[in-house]
Amino acid sequence: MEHLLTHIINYHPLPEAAKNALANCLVKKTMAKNELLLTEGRVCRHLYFLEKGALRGFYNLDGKEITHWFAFENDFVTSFHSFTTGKPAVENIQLLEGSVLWAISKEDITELFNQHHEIERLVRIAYEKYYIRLEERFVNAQFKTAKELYETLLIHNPHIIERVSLGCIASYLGISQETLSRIRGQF
Amino acid sequence: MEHLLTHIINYHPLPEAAKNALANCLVKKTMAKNELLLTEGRVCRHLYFLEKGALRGFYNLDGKEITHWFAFENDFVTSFHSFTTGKPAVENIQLLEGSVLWAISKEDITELFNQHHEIERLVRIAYEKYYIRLEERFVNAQFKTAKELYETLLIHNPHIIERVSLGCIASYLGISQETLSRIRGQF
DNA sequence: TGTGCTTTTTGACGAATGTCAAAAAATAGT
DNA sequence: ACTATTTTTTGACATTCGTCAAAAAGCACA
Repeated sequence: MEHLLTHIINYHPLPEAAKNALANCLVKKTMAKNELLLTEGRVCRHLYFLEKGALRGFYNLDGKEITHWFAFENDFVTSFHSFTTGKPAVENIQLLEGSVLWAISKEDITELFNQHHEIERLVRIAYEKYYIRLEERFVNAQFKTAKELYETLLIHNPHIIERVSLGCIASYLGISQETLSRIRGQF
Repeated sequence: MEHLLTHIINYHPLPEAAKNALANCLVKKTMAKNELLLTEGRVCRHLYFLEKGALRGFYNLDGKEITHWFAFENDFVTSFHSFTTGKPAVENIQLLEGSVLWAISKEDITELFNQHHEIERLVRIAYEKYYIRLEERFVNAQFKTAKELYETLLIHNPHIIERVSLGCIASYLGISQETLSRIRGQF
């Protein structure tokens, strides 16, 4: 957990009191490959920090599973829309590998925000980074060819290619499995 | 300005003191159609609230202008990446109509965050809404056909279609001008 | 009310990529 | 090690959409 906190305060340093308060709210959760952390239709009431392992968020579209994000070591994980609005999730969260997570409930984090301005600041700053990441993905998705998308992933997120199946990667990039397989064959 | 503040506190109510402090930091700015609020390569040091008018953010790709967002009445406006990181902007911000804006500098807003926890909270909540909006656009862009994208825009953002030229809308949707023109012809 | 500039439309064509179906390869479980 | 299941690859084909080029329409401003 110490290691995890070190990563969290990378976003923004926290005073000892805030750091301890946060640590006290975190509950460890260990899950096995393929298990679901969240099922479509349920409200996501927790924010998670991924200490070890890998996850994906996916939703169903015309009977196909569309993976729209991956999470790895030290990432924040939640169904963002559901967690922030309190509405049922449209997505599922699944374990791609056996993983160790630390959970914090929405109530607890709300209380932490009230007690520790610096924790809300940390989250505000984390949001900025996540927003920028999403913007980049968006720009790529809109104007790059399938091959360019794969090359970009290979350069910037090689861990995804190493740890995730081809089918998941294809839908993540917004291309068909067959196209991705053909592209990969060229390398 | 009163009207504008009403809209801002829609995200989260502010105590009088915070509201006044915010109001004192806002500087009115009036600009004409086609003027640039921000030029690519410069650092965006302000966050703006758009009281009246319309703007677009665009960047250059292979000699083409790609509009990647629009802003209308009561929207927050900035080059998000540049404003939050302090790096040079990759995008330009241009006036689509004569507009009235209220500007706040990064230094001022940072100071407001320090003085008024509730203002930082308001921004944190605003970020959540903007993030969700971007997620929705992203999912659309990735899996809808050109025609579906146009229909979605027609239903959810008709004001864009009414107030913006076809060329800008096409690049916003990630499709060519010609394709959009043909789709429109079908209605 | 012309004249020039910008935006939109139309047509012809080609390239990139999706779809369907089946084979091949890899993986997991017993 | 063998079988069943899942994942990846391959092939044939259809289709959407982009590109280039030119015409038409719309608009601004003298």
